Amino acid sequence: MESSKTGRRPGTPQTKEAILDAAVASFVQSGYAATTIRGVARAADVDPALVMHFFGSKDGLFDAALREAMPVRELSTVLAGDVSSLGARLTRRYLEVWESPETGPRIRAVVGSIASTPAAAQIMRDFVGGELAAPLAKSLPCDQPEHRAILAAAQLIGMAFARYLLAVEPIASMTVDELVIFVAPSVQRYLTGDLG
Amino acid sequence: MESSKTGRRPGTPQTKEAILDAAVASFVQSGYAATTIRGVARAADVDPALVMHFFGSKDGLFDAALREAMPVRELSTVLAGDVSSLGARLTRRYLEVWESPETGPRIRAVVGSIASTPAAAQIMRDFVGGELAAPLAKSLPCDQPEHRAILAAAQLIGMAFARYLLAVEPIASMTVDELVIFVAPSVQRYLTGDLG
DNA sequence: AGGGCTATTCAACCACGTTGAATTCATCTA
DNA sequence: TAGATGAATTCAACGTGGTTGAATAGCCCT
Repeated sequence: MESSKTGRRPGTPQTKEAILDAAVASFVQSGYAATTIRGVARAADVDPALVMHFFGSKDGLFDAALREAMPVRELSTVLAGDVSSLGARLTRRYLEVWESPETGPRIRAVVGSIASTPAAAQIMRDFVGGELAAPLAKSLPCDQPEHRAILAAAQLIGMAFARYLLAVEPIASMTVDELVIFVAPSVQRYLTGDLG
Repeated sequence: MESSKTGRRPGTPQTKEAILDAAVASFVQSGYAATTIRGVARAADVDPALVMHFFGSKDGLFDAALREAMPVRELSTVLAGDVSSLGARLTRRYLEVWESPETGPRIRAVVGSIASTPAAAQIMRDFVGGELAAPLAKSLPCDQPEHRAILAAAQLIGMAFARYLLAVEPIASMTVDELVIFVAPSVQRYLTGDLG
């Protein structure tokens, strides 16, 4: 007769891996919101309830699929060497991780899945580009004012992101005065200093 | 008799404002994902379809509710004055906007609504705090290594966010070499320079 | 051979975003 | 003043998605 429909499927249970692969692909290509458990299950040729059984929730699936996606071990190798040029090596390696065709898409999936609605991203884009960087550039009496403005904006964005969204220590517990003392010189350098 | 259920409601049509108020409150308090059109409609004592009629979609409601939430005009006043201390004034004002009880929550709603799933934020938190800043701090032969590491990380985060997520110009079109030249000195200052 | 454990499926629930038609009020016009 | 126009508002429904609970089938241990 026909093989039965329900019940345990014979053979080695590689199903979990298949689900994870499908999930990674969908999260990377379509983002969090557009990824559906039903779609992942269909891609893995499996019932949606099985995805729930393995990973508990859509959020758990995302976590399981992309927690290992952050390739940081690569950054450790950069720490060796003379400290005087560490800034350059670290910045370059960090950028490489984002640019690499292998690690870049996964990182963007994690950070960008963060962007649930297009409106939020657009609002921030308008804010950073139009309201923050543009008037700042106009007020700068230096060369490359647009470059300087956006670099300063990026510095401020990172500070706020780490402090208010991620809330990582010790930056989340610093006082405003401390932050100004620490960060202002970098912003100042972008605005009027030597860019190299 | 009773007043009829359907049809136009009598009196001044302040309903749109009521919906917007309810939407702002919900987005700020609960974020984008946890905010439902049905819930906003219930809070405004209105049919969900009316929200759709006015704002087209949940995304449109978010846009209408929080597009005006970015108080940038305040930043313009800071541009006047001597340029030599602009970095300090700008950094301070930027922080004040995030800290203020009036503007802070709305800004966090926009940027944080961006965080659709808790897993993404947690993954990033673990990455920035545990994998990036912590080993970096251990390798620093300077004072306040944790402070230095997290400040450098914040700088890198902001750069990546502006470049890869927001994709604002001109930082999105810079080459990696350009970015290293521009950003590395700031990272270096955080790591080994004088923090003030 | 039988008793659990796990993988797997099925069917269903419920909430959500969204749609289309229907109804009522206000206002403008003939 | 009566009728038409258009906007505000509701109702009922559809489709989809996350999630659940029970049921079944294969595997392992004794």
